Amino acid sequence: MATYSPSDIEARWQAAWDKEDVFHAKRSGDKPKYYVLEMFPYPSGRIHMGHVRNYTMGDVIARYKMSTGHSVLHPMGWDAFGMPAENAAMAIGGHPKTWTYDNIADMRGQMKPLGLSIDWSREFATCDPEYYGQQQALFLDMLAAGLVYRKNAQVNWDPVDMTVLANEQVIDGKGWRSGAEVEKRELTQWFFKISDMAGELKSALDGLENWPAKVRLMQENWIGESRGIDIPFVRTDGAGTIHCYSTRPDTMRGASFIAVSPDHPVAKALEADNPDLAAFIAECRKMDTTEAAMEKAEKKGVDTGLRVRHPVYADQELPVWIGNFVLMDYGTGAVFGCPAHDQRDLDFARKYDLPVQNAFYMPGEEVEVGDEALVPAKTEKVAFIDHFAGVSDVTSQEAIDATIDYFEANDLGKGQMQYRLRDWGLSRQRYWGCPIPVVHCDDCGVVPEKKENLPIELPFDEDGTPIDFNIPGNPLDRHPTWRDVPCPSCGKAAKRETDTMDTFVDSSWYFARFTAPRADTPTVAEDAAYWMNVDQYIGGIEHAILHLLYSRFFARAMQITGHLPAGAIEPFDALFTQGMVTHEIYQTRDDNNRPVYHLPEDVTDGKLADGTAVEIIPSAKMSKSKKNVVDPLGIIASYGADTARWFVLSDSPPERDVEWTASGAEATFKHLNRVHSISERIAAMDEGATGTGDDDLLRAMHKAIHDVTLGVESFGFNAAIAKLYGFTATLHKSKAGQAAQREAIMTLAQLMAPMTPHLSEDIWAKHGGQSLVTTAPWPKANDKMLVSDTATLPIQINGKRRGELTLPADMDKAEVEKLALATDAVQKALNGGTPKKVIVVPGRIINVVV
RNA sequence: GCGGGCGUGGUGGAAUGGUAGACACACCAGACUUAAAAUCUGUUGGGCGAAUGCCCGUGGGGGUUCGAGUCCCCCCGCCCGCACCA
Repeated sequence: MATYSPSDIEARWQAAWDKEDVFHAKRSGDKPKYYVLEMFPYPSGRIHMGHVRNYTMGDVIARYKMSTGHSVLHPMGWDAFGMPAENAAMAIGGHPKTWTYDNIADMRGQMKPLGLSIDWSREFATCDPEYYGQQQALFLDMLAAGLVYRKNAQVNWDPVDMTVLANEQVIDGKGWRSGAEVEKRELTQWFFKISDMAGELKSALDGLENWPAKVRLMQENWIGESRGIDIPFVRTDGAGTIHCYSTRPDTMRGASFIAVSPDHPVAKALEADNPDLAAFIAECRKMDTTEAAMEKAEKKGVDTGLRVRHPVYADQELPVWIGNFVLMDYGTGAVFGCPAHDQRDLDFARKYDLPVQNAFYMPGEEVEVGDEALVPAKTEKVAFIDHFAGVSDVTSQEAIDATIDYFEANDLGKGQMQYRLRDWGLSRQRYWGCPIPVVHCDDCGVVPEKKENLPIELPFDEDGTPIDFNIPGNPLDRHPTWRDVPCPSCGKAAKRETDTMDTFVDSSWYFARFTAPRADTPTVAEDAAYWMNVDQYIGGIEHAILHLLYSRFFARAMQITGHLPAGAIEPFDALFTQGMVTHEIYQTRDDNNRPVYHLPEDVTDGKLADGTAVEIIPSAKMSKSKKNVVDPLGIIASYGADTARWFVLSDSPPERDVEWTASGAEATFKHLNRVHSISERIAAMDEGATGTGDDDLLRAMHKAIHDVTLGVESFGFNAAIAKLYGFTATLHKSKAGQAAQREAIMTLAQLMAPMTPHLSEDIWAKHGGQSLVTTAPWPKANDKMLVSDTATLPIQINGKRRGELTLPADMDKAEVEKLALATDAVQKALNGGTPKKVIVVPGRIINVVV
């Protein structure tokens, strides 16, 4: 008997799939389509177990859908722009392009042995000019449609590296690379008008039933809808109004000051003539904007000397302060402060000795405000003091609504939906990204490139201009032959935009590009109409907000600009967020008691090779620094891809983390060996050999078909695998005849095929299966074989199990009850009496209440 | 602070309100072997018992129900997301 040799089997069947071109996605008139997509990888150069788990899950779905008669699109590409390539160029020399494409080649080579059902003919990288050229075309169309605009915005500026940093690249107020104090700087940047769609993006979440509730909720909170009112306060100096936004206008009576953002036009206007204000504003700009720092930062302010009139109590004047806690880009950039009913305002008022005036009190509360503001919940009843809207003794929410009505009716303010979501700033002062296709001309201003000039390719070194990544700043700024171009409109000397696009732009539409990856337009109508939307998207929860929200925005923008068919509003019909692959950490201590980490392969039975015992730290995300990584290539080399695929799916539900253990991987390998040897044994059986229990085996087989199908369809891969273990054991122990065993092993091969396609092909071929198991139709469970003639029902007495009864499955309830009452256990419990109640749930349980 | 989730054997985890602990790991025992490995067979929530069995058991406390890991209320612990959002 041949032994199980994954390296032979896997190479052979991968070649067979390639030869038949079975994974080539084709539009088909008579088959339903299915588009399954895993979040594409960044080409770091190495695949890790997380990739293996992610792509295996997608592969299971893709292969299953293929065998259930779908025309499947299952593509793969590379999210290839971004800082790591530039950092590598700085650290080790060379060019980001070379580094990236070398990594892609490496990773493709590592991925192929996994035997994924990917249509590699559609592969692209976002740094291919063919891809980002179409992205530039898309950008120009969005610009024309008013979905992109330029404005001044504050950014984190690293003065040493001379570049903008994302918030997460600022650590303790310093640049993560340079260590320099990060400054706030105002730059003119490009923005996508995503905030215009905030309401739509939020309400449409309700329709995404096949998204995890958690992700929908996270997006909902991120978009952050609140209903409030915009109230103009008239300045006493006659210079117009200052608009304040409030969601609690019911506290208006208690207003004792207004506070504007340091970036508010009013503040800026005063800055020039008032050195104290200017100093304060400058200090605010330097302030660290990270969340933690913001939380700790002291609420500070300066009185501008300006006064405004209370919109209702016209005899009251309120001072105008500049407050460091007021955000310019939320609401109107100005708020009114009501210390009695808002803790932050109260703290501010106490600090600067501003009046505290109640607007209402809550029943049972002291009217006098101490150190704690009176903040009623919106459903809480409040009693008003002299309230202008003419309501009293109502809930806070009713008071808010009445106040907004009153303000609108008297032309004092305007109700408004306010969203937390800001516009998406896409400009990056970086080289390795998609160039923004516009030109700046002294005469014509900002001029879009002509589409026939696309792609605007990044300059490489071909024209002799060296691109040096070791000088801080953006190399594009220093590249005259690229930067200096004639204006596309007037032809005069002009300068190209040297900012590139945020890499999140690249990943916001790649799913659509996969439907026509070689087209000379961003998409092709027929292909997009056929393949979109993505039926199943799979990836990590870490993209719950940014990537998934941006993609939803792009799907809408592409529809507006005619690049996606009407109706394809949502990019991803179903989303699945998979858990991570984790591993124990092995640690010893050095002479200074600092931790030293050890690779799993260097640890045997909790000891290093020299016998030193290691401390075992419980499972954590695989990370190079903690050395708790397992290299997929090593696993494939020792056990084969099928073992790696099976194991990452087997132990935990897909949405949870799975712990990689050496013993688990080995057990999987043993199991696959067992399946292989069962197959060999059956193949060696005498033709026509008969045995007992054929029916039992076939019944178990149909049950397995039913259960595994259900498991695969519901992302219960671990449960499906548990059923496969069970069925394998049944087959292993079965005394059935040759025909039944042969049918069972072939069905087992089919049911395993989505997870272990190579071994399945081998078994399928061994037993004379037609063509490939990959293309064979999925087995169907015979309903008649799923029900057995008898059923064993547990008998409970007062809810406690006291016995069981095996009865014909179709026996009627009255008869079951009679037999149950006659059992010894029940008779004993009744002790001559009659039961109070008897519950018979057919096929489930009998409960006797005595 | 706000929002969400989770808590089940030694471990990972199963259980449409209906036999809690499927399946796997680990452990233990047995078969085979001169021996080991591999393979195969079996045991394994805790307690009591010679035994048919009995009692306890899903973080803690209460409730609904014939019946609760599952539903409701309170509490404890852990995890995640958001947060100067007016």
